Amino acid sequence: MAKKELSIEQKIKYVQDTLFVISGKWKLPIMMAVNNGNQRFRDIQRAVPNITTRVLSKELKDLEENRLLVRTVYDSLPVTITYTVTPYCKSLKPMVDEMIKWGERHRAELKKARND
Amino acid sequence: MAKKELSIEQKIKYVQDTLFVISGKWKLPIMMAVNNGNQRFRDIQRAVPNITTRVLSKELKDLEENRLLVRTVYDSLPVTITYTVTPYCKSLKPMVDEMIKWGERHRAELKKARND
DNA sequence: GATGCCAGTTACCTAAAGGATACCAACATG
DNA sequence: CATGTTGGTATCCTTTAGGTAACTGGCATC
Repeated sequence: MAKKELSIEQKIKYVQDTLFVISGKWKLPIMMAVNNGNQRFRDIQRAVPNITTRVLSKELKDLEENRLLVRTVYDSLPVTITYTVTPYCKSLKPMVDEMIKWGERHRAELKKARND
Repeated sequence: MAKKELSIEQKIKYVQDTLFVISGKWKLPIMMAVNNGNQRFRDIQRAVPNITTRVLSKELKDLEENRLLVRTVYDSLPVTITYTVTPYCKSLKPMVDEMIKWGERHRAELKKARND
């Protein structure tokens, strides 16, 4: 089956859908931290520089609602709570990798611009 | 030379840098429209559904300042103004392509979620 | 029994993003 | 000579994102 070619309007719509889910300063960094093995609230907070508890709490709820993270309560004593990424969240990896690459090149570009 | 492995902190920083440049509802859609050949103000406005002149104007200035677009004035009669993408802007393509792909799959995921 | 860690919540505030609407001069088109 | 197009500005307004700071209850540790 031939790969369908999307119209520019469709492409824009899909990009806006994606932006809607990931945009903001914190969602991707949080998912990256959790994916990296930082699964507990304070761990995540330490892994994501400068995020406040209030914002982290709100973002975690948001990500859970959007099925990107799962919150699990273990009834150990004291109770332990972990956040883990879903497979759906992992599907963002190729995009995130491109964002990392671009961010890296962007730093270099900024340096160049300052020296112009 | 071996490909360097970035730490999670570095990766987060680069992603945040990228987010800083592209986030918001309109920047990527505008660049996509311009790249698609919609180079004049009203063309871009028509190509990007629901954007207002005020916002488009502001975003174009922003993108120009960030060296992602170039504004050219032709002194024809009447004067014609075009916006074109820079090579730097084109370097976003792999990332944008991933965002399109993800947005497409996301729609399907949402449908699935509603039927659960 | 004071202090500290965990997982948050609450109230308050500011800045930025974005939308609605009206308007403009210069030209072109019927 | 009325109407439309082009490339925007100017005002005003609402919503959202995000930051600051204080606080809580349960448990553990010194």
